[in-house]
Amino acid sequence: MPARQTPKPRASRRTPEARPYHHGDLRRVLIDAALQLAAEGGEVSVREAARRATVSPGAPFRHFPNRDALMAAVAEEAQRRFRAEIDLALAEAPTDPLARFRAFGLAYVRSAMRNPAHFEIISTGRYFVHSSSAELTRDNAELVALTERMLTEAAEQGLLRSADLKRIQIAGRALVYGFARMNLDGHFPRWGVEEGEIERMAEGVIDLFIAGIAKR
Amino acid sequence: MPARQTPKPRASRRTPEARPYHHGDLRRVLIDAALQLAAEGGEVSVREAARRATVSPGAPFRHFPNRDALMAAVAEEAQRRFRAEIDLALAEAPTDPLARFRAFGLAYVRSAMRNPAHFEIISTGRYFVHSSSAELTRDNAELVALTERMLTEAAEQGLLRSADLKRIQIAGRALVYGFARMNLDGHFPRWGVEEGEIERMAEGVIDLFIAGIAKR
DNA sequence: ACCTGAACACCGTTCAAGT
DNA sequence: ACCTGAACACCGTTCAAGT
Repeated sequence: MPARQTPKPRASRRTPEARPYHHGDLRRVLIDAALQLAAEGGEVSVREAARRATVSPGAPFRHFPNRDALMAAVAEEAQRRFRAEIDLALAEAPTDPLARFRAFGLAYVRSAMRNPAHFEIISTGRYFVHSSSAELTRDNAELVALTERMLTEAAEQGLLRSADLKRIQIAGRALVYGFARMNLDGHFPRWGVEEGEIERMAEGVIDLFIAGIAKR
Repeated sequence: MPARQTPKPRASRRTPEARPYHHGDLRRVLIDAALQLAAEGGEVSVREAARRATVSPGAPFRHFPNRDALMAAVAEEAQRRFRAEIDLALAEAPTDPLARFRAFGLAYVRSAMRNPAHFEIISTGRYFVHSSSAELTRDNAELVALTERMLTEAAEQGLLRSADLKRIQIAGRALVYGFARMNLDGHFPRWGVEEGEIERMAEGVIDLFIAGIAKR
């Protein structure tokens, strides 16, 4: 190979055609691409994310040790968005602890239904080890503590039939998680719940649950 | 290549070393291999199932048009086993409709916990299109009808607070499905429920739910 | 009729080489 | 310091050829 003497004129650095060799923030771009891939309903592949970021197949591995690490980063971003929606709903909720419990459950289900693919990445243990993300672990602990406080308050105000708060907490969790997953996993048609009915049904089952635990 | 004149003596057909060219029931063997792969916690791959059946990578496609079809067959088999467990539990249950509802829910959760990987294959929409299996569709419809009858009976006997049976049915379903999935998806540690506590908690949440819907 | 084995287009991941 | 591009071991799927 002859030594290059006259390098072929490169396009000016300012023209858009001149893709810079160094990406601005490839990590960020890969996470966004993966988030989009998931939202489009397909499998998230590292190679496809790389393609969308117009980098080579090996490039992502300079930013993530493996696919799981990318998925964990995706889950963290998705979790932040869900969390923001829930915090917003709680900010608008009344002060009555059972009303807040209701608002919390409804906001959870609605967020999950608004973006099922992102909900799945966060929820399922398949894509990465949840506990390996400090952010997800901390965020989850906050939500657990939040529901605990609501129930404790409700009990203190004599609003509950039972004193077994943990049981109520887990049952409530299972209810909303199960509802969100029935939606995600496509169970509702089989159970005679039509598309347009799901939203009202979410309210219905949460109200039923709260009526069941409330002293009357 | 010279024409073969003296074929090398083949082992007698009865010796186990003589793997027959035609498999006895490859379809069956592939399903069992896939069931085992899932139970071992790994991904189910057609190639690995073929390896376990000691056939070539292409052989499975003589029995299943694609991977999804194999997964559907696996789900059908897993569903039959779950169904058998549930029927057994119901046969031993008392005649009181709410007691039967409770027994049903508990049997469901227990079956799911006894074999999480098989439970997931049946439940998740990821592996194949559920409605494309007539057997799964029929079986599911039977379970839906079964819970419907229990609740109708309970209502007729004046055992329920609310007359909205569909809402109760969906809530109950979401509860047990959510509980089973929390287990499968590894949520219980984060929610402070320890391994040895899960079984009792399952009873606890179902009892809580039934107490909530029952007239008292 | 059923199975083999090579082939193809994918995937995750590694690594020398380039900028 | 970051990215390319070839390479490797996987995967699902197809198909001519064998039995």
